[in-house]
Order: sequence, then structure tokens, then C-alpha cells
Amino acid sequence: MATARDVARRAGTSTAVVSYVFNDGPRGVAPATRQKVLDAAAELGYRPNALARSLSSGRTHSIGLIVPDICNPYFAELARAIEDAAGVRGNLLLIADSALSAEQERRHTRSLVERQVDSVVLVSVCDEPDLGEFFEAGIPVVALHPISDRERASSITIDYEAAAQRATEHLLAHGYGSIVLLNGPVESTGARQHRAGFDRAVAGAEGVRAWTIRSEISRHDAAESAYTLLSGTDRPRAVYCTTDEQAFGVLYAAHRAGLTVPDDLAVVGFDGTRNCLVSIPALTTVQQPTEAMARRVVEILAGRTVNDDPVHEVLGFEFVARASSGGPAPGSA
Amino acid sequence: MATARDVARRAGTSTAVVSYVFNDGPRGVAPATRQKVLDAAAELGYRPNALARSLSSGRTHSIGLIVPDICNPYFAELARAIEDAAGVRGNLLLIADSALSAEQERRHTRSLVERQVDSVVLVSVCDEPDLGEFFEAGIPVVALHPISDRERASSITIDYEAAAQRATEHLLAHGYGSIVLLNGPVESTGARQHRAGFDRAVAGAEGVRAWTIRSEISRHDAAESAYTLLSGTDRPRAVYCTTDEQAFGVLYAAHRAGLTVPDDLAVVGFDGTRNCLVSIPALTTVQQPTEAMARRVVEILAGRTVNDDPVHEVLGFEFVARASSGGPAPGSA
DNA sequence: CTGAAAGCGCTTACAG
DNA sequence: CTGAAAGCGCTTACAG
Repeated sequence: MATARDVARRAGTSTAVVSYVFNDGPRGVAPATRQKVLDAAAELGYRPNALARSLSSGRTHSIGLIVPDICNPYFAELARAIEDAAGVRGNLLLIADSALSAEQERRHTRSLVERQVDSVVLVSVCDEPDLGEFFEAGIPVVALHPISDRERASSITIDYEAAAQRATEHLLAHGYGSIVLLNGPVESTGARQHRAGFDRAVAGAEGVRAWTIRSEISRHDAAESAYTLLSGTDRPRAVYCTTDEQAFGVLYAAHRAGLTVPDDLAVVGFDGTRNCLVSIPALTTVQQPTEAMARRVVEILAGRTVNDDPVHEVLGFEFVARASSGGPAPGSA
Repeated sequence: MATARDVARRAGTSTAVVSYVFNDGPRGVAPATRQKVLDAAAELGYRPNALARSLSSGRTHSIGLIVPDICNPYFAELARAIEDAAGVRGNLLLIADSALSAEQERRHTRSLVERQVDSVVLVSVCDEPDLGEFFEAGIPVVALHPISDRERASSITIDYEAAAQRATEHLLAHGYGSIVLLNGPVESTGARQHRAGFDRAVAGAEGVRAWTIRSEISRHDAAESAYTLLSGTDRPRAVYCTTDEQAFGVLYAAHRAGLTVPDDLAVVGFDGTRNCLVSIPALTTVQQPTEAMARRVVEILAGRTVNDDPVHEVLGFEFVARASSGGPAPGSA
């Protein structure tokens, strides 16, 4: 590979000028000189070495993204949206998949620090992730879910509690008299908010039976848990799931248990993945503002230092009623 | 952040020794010295800078993976398998999502070259991707699908032609008299192989009507194309799809057209994603050896130079008959 | 077994 | 507007 030095030699100038040309600064270059540099670079097939550039400039123009499970389409769609938003600003997104393992999340954390990413977008598998490594390395972090105030990270998220309440009220408005909350596997800030919203909605209703079960955030695990629930003697009339993937698992379990959705069982998901539109039946869900979230997180990180106080932004969500829950509730707009 | 120099100073030794300790070589270090270095590093929270390390060693211990569409679970599962295999050898996987865009694939190509990845695993959106940049940068490439002999890349893949033939014969054995091949959007080496296997199987059958349609490799696009096909007057009795995602789109289209699977329409997919097991009904598919492929590609890349002759390995696949095609064919083992 | 020093390929003040 | 040079934080022959 040709280096800046080769280009400089061929163009009859210095590496400094080559750098100025390729970075459009910080110094200006005479048009004639610039052209000579560009010509020489083209002839040699020069490609700047990003490693060397980063080492001296102290910036890698890369953002790390840690997701719990890249096989979950919500996180894949999120990754794509963030990559698009980052690309517009000339940033590369490094996608790290924790594969639902806290251990793996820690490994990625270390790896991103070593690779000197400029900043990190985090969706953690843990309730209270250890962000100390990022902090010490001067790398600002933004979480895309509710996060404890004790963390030194910012967050951009929707109001899970309000969303859970809205979804549950929708099921209640349909007159379903027994409702299950299918929550995530661990007691996290997000899980507590889902629970709080669910409880609040149920508290406002008379004579409704409500209880909670948990499963991993995967179709298969949710299908197992839901099948146990649905094939028992005491099955609910409706289920609110804290992710679309879990909801798809419930749809499968219902089918396996010989139940029809929504006639025997109403199902609501959360995330608003594109698959909701091509599931059988179409899935009622809480639509996360994925693109807006992605744009906003990149924007925030661009102008952020690790020592700034954390910010916590709450974006709006949209509740979308579809066939899986019986469509829009009676009496709704 | 503490540097090797800080550690060396604190341990009363040189940066060379710090390097030897952290890399377990290439020189030995006296036990007492090693311990002093480790203590100093721990006290300072030293974390080697991967950028600097790579710049001087010429190796980044990273592998680039380019996939056409990270939102397609097959590629997400593939990415995870490769990441696992790479992790075992201490390599980091950089996942790049082309979002079905050749333009994006080119951008990622450039970006991976600039970041000096040691090698690249490629699933291209193009028929004949331009691998010149990798070649010039001395970066070996392995494709995970059939690829033209004209390319300077290796490949590890299953035999698409044999798989397509096997799947089509399965449908013929069920006695379905009209079959459609739902192929990918572009005329690629893989698409040609699917076509050839399909044609060969059909040629061996009497009085069977067979034709081809195409769609993007996505659930939604396939659902659209399939709906047009299935709501028309001349609809097939069976469809062989070249990806699971397309097959899921067909399942949805069939439901929308009021058809029951497999009674009115048999559907077969390709890839063997985990969702096949929780779809309604369960999807018959060609199971790719994802894990084996992942292990093998990492193994090959570990011992490979860009100037080695390309190797082309063909792994075995498994055809899995499930409910969506009517189960195992009559008379099969 | 260990230290002083060159070098990886850039960027960026410092001079001119 | 441009060049010579230091420096980013490591690794690795070169001496000893």
C-alpha cells in the first residue's frame, strides 16, 4: 500500500500537505498543489491508513453499538438506523452483539475501549451495566432504554411505563377479563417500568385478573413459556409482551395450543418491528421511534464529552392497534 | 488513559518489557519483573491501545464481515456464528451491513480496507463484486456463497444446485403439479445454481408446469410478489423459495389470499434459520451448516495470504421436511 | 533477561 | 502557502 510519504514524494511536496488535502484542513492548499497531490494519490491508489490517522488525531470517527441480540430484528433495525445516521456524519458504526450474555457484553466493552471508539450506544443485557471502563477512557455512553440514575450514562428512550399502561388499557377496553404481562427475564429498570404501567392500568379496572410471567427475549423461549401458560387450565384472555419477538412466540404457542388469535387470545407486542405487518395475524404493538432515536443519539454523541452531565431524553411512541388484539378498541378514536 | 510508558516507569522497567508481558512474547520476562509490570498495570488501570498496537505490528486481529442485510435473521445468525468462531482465536468481528445496496457494500469495502482488517468474509449483494481494493491491500477474502471463478476470492458454500434439486424433487414427490421458483432479485452465480437445480428436477417429471418469479430477499417484497402470484387465476400448487425470509413472505401472502398451507399451497424455504421452527406452519427448508461454515471460514482465513490460490470448499446441507410442504414426501425414508 | 531506539503512517503545531 | 519535525502508543530488531 502506498503511504502519504509516497504520495508526497511523487507530488513533490510534504506529508503535511497530503494530510491537508485529504482532510480539507486544517490548513489551506494552493489549487495547483492540491491537484498534484490528488493526481499522485490516484496514480498510486493511495488510501489513508485509518489506524495511523486515529492514533495521531485521537479520533477514530467510529461509534460502538452494543446490542443484546442481533438476531432480534428490533436490534437489527436499530443497528441499521444508527448506521445510517452515523454514516451521514462520516462515522463508522461498530456493531457488537452480546448474544444475551453479560460476559460477552463485558468483552465487547473492553474491546471497544481498546479500539478507542469515540462514543458508545448501549442496549444492555444487565440492569446496572458497569460503565466504568468507558468513563475512565473518556468515552461518552448513551443507553437506548430506561437506565438507573446511578449510571454515568445518558439515555434516549420512550416512556415504557406510559406505553405499557396504554397497551394494557387497550386490552381492558376490549373487555378482556384476564391479562398476563409477559416481561423480560431480569429485573431491570425497563422491566420495572413495564410492570408499573401494567399494574396502573389494571388497578383502574374492576374484577380483572392480572398476573406476570417472564421469558427470555426470544421467540423460542417465549413460545415455551407461553405454551405452558396457554395449555394450562387457567389461561388468560390476553397477553401484553414487552417485545415483539416474545409476542411472535406467543402467537406460535397459541397456534400450537389450538387457540385462535384474537378470538381466543389477544396479543400485543412492543418495539414495532417491520415483521408486525407480515405476521399472521398482524401484530398490535408499541411503535418505537427507531429512526428518530437513531438520529438523536448520533446528534447527541457528536457534541458530547464524557464529563458533561448525563441527559435523559424521552421520545414519543405510537400505539398501533392491529388484528392480533382484535383491532382498535371499542369506543376509541 | 495510562500508557505502556507510564506502566514501565512505575514498574521500573522499559516499554519493551511491558509489551513482552502483555503479548506473552516474543521475548521472555523474568517472573519478578513480570509481576511488577502486572501490578503497575493494574494500579494504573492500563489498557493497551489497540490502534497503536496494530499500527506497529501490522495486524489488527479483526475480521470484516459484509452481509447484504443484517435484518435478515440468516445473516444475523451467521454473524453470530462467525463472531463466536473468531472470538475463540482472539479476533474481533466487524459487522458491516450493506442494507441491500451495492453502493453501501462499496463504502464498507473501502472502510474495512482503511481500517486494515486482517481478512474479510463476504456475502455480496452483487453478482461480481469488485474485490480489487482488498487484493491490493493484501486482504484475503472468503465468500460464503457460490462465486464466479473470475473472482480472486475463496468460497465456502453448499451446493445450491443440488439443494434446489433436492427441494424441488421433494415437492414433485408430493405430486404437486405446478411449481414456482421464487428466486433472488439479480442474476447471480447463486441464482443460476438455484435455477439449474430446479430445472433439472422438473425436467425429470412428466406434465409438471414450472416457472420462475423473483423478489427482493425480504419478507415484505416476497409477500408482495407472492400475493400477485397467488391471487391470480393461474396460481401454482407449490413454491420453492431461495431464502427463508422469502418463504415467510409467501406464507403471509397465502394467508392474505385465503389459502391454507400446505393444503392449498406447499412452501419450501432455504437457509434453515431458527424461525423455521416457530412459524405457522413450521417451514420446510434447506439447512445451511452455519456453525461449520463459520468455524471453517475463520480457520481458513487464519492461515491464509492474499497471494494463495483461492480455495473453493463445498459443505454438506440437510434438507428438512416440515409441515409447510406437507411433511416428508410419500415413500421417502 | 533487559534497555535504548527506530519505526508503523499519519496529524499538527512550529517556523519560515 | 509549505516544509521539517515532533509525537500519537505501541512493537521489535539491535545491543548488551
